[in-house]
Amino acid sequence: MKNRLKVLRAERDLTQAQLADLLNVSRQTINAIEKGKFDPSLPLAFKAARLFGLTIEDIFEDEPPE
Amino acid sequence: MKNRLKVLRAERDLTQAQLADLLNVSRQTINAIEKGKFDPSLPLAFKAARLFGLTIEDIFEDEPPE
DNA sequence: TCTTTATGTCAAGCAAGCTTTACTTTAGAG
DNA sequence: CTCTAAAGTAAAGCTTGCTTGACATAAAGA
Repeated sequence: MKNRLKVLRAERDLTQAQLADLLNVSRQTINAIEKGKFDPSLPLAFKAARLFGLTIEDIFEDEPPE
Repeated sequence: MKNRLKVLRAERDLTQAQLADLLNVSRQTINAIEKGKFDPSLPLAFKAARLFGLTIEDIFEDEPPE
């Protein structure tokens, strides 16, 4: 699942570690999500959306319905 | 995390088993999510939103930021 | 009453999300 | 070139999402 975390971080001048702190997860988790290694949980997606003032759909891109 | 799955199901006259089939998960998974036993994964939340023609935020209610 | 359908629940097990620790690579500042 | 901050990566382990199989309960119809 694609996401815009890297761009949103850049816009706010945040490092992966700083974003991780703001979301109460580890730096490796942010890195893994940005690199597409796995999808965030729904609660984490909500936290990120709230932090950036966006919807989940604004940040994460769903796969097409095949 | 609260959700409106039960109501959305009722509006469309679907059983838990039918919804489970439409979302490619087990009936027990739908039941557990409706009963609040655990949160769906982000991909499953997207599938449900797409199925009902709603956003994730329309269906699932985030916890307050404490 | 008997049967069927929908829902609820439990247990065991596999898969995915996330953690800590630690090491490597990249890129910019000096 | 050297130093440092940021990013990338990997292993081991815990927690959560989801599975199958099984059984229990409630409601409704024949």
